[in-house]
Formats: sequence, C-alpha cells, structure tokens
Amino acid sequence: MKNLTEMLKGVLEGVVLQKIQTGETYGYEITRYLNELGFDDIVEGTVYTILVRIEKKGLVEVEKKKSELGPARKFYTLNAKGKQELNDFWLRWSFLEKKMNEIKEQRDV
Amino acid sequence: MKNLTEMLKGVLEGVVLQKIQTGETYGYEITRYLNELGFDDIVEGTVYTILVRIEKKGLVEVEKKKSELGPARKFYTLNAKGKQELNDFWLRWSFLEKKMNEIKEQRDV
DNA sequence: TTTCACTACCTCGTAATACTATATAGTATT
DNA sequence: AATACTATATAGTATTACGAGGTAGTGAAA
Repeated sequence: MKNLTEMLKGVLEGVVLQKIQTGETYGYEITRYLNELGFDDIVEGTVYTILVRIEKKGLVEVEKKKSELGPARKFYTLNAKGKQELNDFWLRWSFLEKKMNEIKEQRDV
Repeated sequence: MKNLTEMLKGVLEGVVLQKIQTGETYGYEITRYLNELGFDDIVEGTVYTILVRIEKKGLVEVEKKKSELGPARKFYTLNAKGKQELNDFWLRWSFLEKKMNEIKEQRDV
C-alpha cells in the first residue's frame, strides 16, 4: 500500500508493542512479521527506531541471547508499564476507528 | 481522547477532505464540526494548516464570501483531483483498518 | 580462502504532520 | 468602551517514519 507512511504514525509503535506482547521477539523478526502482514515498505531502520524509543520510555525488558544463525538477538518483553501503554493504545485506536466510521458514512449521503 | 495527536497524522487531512465533499464549508466551521464529533483538542490553527496544504496540492477550489456574523469566509469545494485523493485516502484507511483488526485479534490469544 | 547470502543490530539526517502560541480583524452585545 | 464570538493566518516546535548507510556473525558456494 502506497502513501501509508503518515497514517502509520502513532500506530506502528502500538503494533510493535502488540507483537512483543504476543511473545518474546526481536527487531529482525518484527520487521519480517510486518512485511508478511502486508506492510511491505517497513524496513529494519524503522523498527529499530521504535525499539530504542520504547526501551527509553521504559515499556520493555531487554535480554540478549545468542543465535545459531548470526549475531546475538535482543529479545524484548513487555513490562507492566508496557502493557498499560498497549492497552491505552487500543483504546485510542478504537476511538479513532469509531469516529472514522461515523465520518465514512457521510461518504455517499 | 488524550494522546491522539500522532494517530491523527495522515488521517486528519482525509477527514477534512471528506467534510468538504459533504458540502461547501470553511475553516471555522470545520473546526467546530471536528470538536462536536469528539476531536476536542483540534484547534483552528491545525485546520488552517491543512486547508493551506490541500489548496497548495490543488485539491480544492476556494471562494471568498461575506459573512453576516464576522469577517469573510473562505469556502472550499473539492475538485476532481481532490475527489481522487479522498478516494485514495479511504482505500488507505480501509487497508489499515483491516490490518489492525488482524493484529488486534492476537490480543487475547 | 574468499566471496556471497542471510541474519542481526545501530544511527544520522530528512520530510511530513499536528500542535502551540500569537496576531489580526469584523460583528454584535453589554 | 469592553467583551464575546466569528473568522483567518503563520512562525516555530515536537514527534514520528523513513532513507541511506554502516557493523558484524554464520554458513555455503566459488
């Protein structure tokens, strides 16, 4: 999907938090997940930026583990604050989704 | 709704375009509309920057008309390019909404 | 053994966008 | 005269995703 960049602002971080909550994961894997999901244009740089940010915000715990395939991986897990933030994120999303549907209905009026 | 700012990026412009398509309107009225809809924190400055932007992009026609209540109003209407852009906007939104629902379903898995 | 592919992380600079704050001005009411 | 409401405008700021590049480990092919 083209021109999605601006629409992803304020959304992508929540998606990453959700992915982490679903199960311990790391940057490279998150990028692959997003690409497979259909967010083709999301590159590693974008994901790492988000990971640095959520770590600075204190939303995650980080653990470095060796990989058999390459360099060590940095695994992320949500802490209490991260779970709270994820919950708030979905509340924001639901609000927006509801409002957008109200607006959308005027489309063919 | 708090902390909605980032999530509105890439969305608000589309909402404004939709409002204009629904019927000839102007900045002050658009701001009131958004506030009534539940986007309480959106102020006039935000709307006017969007209006300047979509005019520069050539998505709208502008007509100045006198008002009985105050200074003259600048009325906006969508042109062909604006209608195309609005259509593209809803396609982007639908894509994102669909993907977000897929992601959201993992929440309680 | 060296070259390539894949895995994996990191960071600087840029563009786009919403918001803050402030200014200007017309009309009506008190 | 002062206030409230209507109405437009813009310069500066913060946040965010992205582009472009760099570093490094492992294993397979050349």
